[in-house]
Amino acid sequence: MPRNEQALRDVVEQSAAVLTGAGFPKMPARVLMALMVSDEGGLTAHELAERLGVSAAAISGAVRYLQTVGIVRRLAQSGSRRDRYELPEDTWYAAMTSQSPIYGVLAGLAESAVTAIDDPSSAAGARVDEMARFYRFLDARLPELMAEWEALRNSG
Amino acid sequence: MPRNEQALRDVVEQSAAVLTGAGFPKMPARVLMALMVSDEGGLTAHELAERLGVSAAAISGAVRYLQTVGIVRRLAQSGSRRDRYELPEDTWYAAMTSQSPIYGVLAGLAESAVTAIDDPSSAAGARVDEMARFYRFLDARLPELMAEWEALRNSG
DNA sequence: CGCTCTGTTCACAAAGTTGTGAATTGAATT
DNA sequence: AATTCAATTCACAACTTTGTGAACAGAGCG
Repeated sequence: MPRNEQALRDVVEQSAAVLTGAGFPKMPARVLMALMVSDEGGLTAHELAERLGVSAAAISGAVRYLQTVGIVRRLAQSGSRRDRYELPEDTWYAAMTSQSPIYGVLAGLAESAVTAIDDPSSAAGARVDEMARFYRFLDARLPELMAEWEALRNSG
Repeated sequence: MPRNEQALRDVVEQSAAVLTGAGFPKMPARVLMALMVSDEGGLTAHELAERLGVSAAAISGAVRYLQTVGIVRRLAQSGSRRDRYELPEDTWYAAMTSQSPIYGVLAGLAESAVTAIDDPSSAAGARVDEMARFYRFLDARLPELMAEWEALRNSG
């Protein structure tokens, strides 16, 4: 029974809902998941609009977002004037996790809070210092975790 | 120069903005950061409302959210009828990262997509299978990463 | 050179969020 | 039991977000 399309549509919508719950914008999430389960190497804006039941304008906005965060690649097709959107072969998940410098930024902010408090023995000083070290830890370890995944992926 | 209050207010707002950008709701983020930099062991709803310049109702909604996700603890005070809200000594950052089963859920959804596609050799089958394995990887490794942090925190 | 098809942009409308003020509930103190 | 203060809840208003339809721009083909 190849390609249970109904089940795939459900997966697309449910996964998009989970991502949305995690703060990811809705339409980009739907487009991302539609691309994930597409059998072709990519979909055109028209196909995306059709499958998701939304307007071309909505697709335009969503793919622009996805491009800026590096999750989607736009590819002109020879033979058709429709562009194709596809997921980078092996980097989209990296983009979804370690792409943003958010942990480093939070670490930096916490470090300036430590300076502003200027009393390491106080409860606030200790608390904020721990926050700073925690985000520095994440900032350092997450790239390593992604490297670990890369290695695992390439081996087995 | 102990406690540069203006700088701390800035850190609170900027950190809250970063968290908000990452999908965290705004008022809970502001309350969280206000508690982070508070010198006392916790703040009352009234104090929070005062420092953030918002109504008691807004605080009520924010702390309810923070409680449900385990980031904040409510503590009745003897001597006053005002409750105090404080951050768990050592678990709030864990709650912020590994708290939700989101990665496991996404892995499960991707796995059902693999089933629905039912053709491991197809592009879509391979792509979705990789998504499934990636989120399983995160689901397994993130708790380990948190354990690593715990160990680091307790040692040095 | 103009036609057609693709994608973008703009103003607007629909929908959902978020915080407020007022009323209500609840608990502690007298 | 009554009073008083804290916290919650509710309806509403302000704001933001999100997607639509229509106009626009631009590339390639005839």
